[in-house]
Amino acid sequence: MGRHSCCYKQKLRKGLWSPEEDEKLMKHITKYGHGCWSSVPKLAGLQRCGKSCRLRWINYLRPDLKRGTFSEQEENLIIELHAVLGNRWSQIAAQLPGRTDNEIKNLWNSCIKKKLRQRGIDPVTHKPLSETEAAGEDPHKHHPGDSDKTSGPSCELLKLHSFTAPSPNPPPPLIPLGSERSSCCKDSMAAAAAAAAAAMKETSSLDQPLILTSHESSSSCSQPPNPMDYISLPSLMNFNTNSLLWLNQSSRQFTRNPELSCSSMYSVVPIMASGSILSTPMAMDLKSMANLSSSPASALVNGTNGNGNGNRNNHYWEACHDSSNSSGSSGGGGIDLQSNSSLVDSSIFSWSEGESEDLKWSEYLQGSFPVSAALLNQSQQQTFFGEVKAEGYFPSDGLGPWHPTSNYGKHL
DNA sequence: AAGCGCCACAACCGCAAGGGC
DNA sequence: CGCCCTTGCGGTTGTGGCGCT
Repeated sequence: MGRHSCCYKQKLRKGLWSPEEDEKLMKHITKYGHGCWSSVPKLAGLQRCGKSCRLRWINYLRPDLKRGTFSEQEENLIIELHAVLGNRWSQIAAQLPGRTDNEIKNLWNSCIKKKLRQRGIDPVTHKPLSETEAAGEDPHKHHPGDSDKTSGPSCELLKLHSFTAPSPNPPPPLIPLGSERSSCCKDSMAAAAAAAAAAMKETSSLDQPLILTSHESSSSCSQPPNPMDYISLPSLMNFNTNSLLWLNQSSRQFTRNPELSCSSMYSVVPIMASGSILSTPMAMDLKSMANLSSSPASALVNGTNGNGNGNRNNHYWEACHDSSNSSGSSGGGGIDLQSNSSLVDSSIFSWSEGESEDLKWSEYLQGSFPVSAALLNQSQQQTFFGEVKAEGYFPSDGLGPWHPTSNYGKHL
């Protein structure tokens, strides 16, 4: 794609965006949603290609973006995730609500790499530099997941995170993830596993490994079994929200809503979808919660229609931020790895097969959404969702809660 | 003050994948 | 099945600010 031929034909602008352009794009998307990106510049009156508009929206104008410097917690999480996922920035970004892949990528290249080297860690292999050098490895040769979406994660790290708990118990049952797992889903799984791995590191409630398998990884795939497919079942049920990871085969659909940050995590669908683990009460609870999906706000979920994309999402963010603030979550919204709340117990799942994308998993992982949800009874939640559409997020002038003017010149 | 290099960030570029026809 | 369009991702480049000389 790159520079579309249309960009030449129509003499489209390139380079930095002006405040006027931003405002046009912001207003347009706020009002109509983006729909088809290629038509956005035309409809918004911009001399830009759709791709450029999309990028600008995703990386800068999107109102759910968290501005400001990365917290230490966020940086650590990025390092953790990078060890597992490699340069899959979008997957990493999915774990960091309000952060974009571009932002994370830049941070990695400019800061974290340096920091790791200072600490004697090879930023590519995540091994001690001495070890890398001694092994005569070219640190740039092997990079977990780096430009190689089939490559596995750093086994060493996974060992550290997921396999350290000795298990006196016999192996648990295998739970198939499905036979048609796409690479996209695989990536999502990787992201989920990464989050789980990070969480596991913080907890010690591992009992025995649950082996989540896919036919792809075990039979048709020439790759060795992906260690990330292994997650502890007890952990899955007990230790915290990060381990509630599941796979859905329509992840691509969910990721098609760029405003819905943390998109890849949408593809990690809770157990409910498979119907294999949850107890009936939970399933019933889920069903009742699923009724919420018929609320006006939920009509916006699938996102390419109407003006609700950002709004619904934005409201989530308000909730997210509120709860994270009130709960004193450190790191400006970073993932709360200390959370031990059991969602299974508290029955505050709200997924159904039709609305799995309606929840932001990353927020869920962050622990803020469930907190919000738990604090609201169902009717309150309906009001909550109802307000989303009615009120939206943007002020009436179409500008977000922060002004993008900081971009003109150096910002942050 | 001017020149230079470094750094951080925004934006671009090229490619891959999915969906519709 | 192939073509086209669109979206999304990751690598790379361009730009402007800042600090040092």
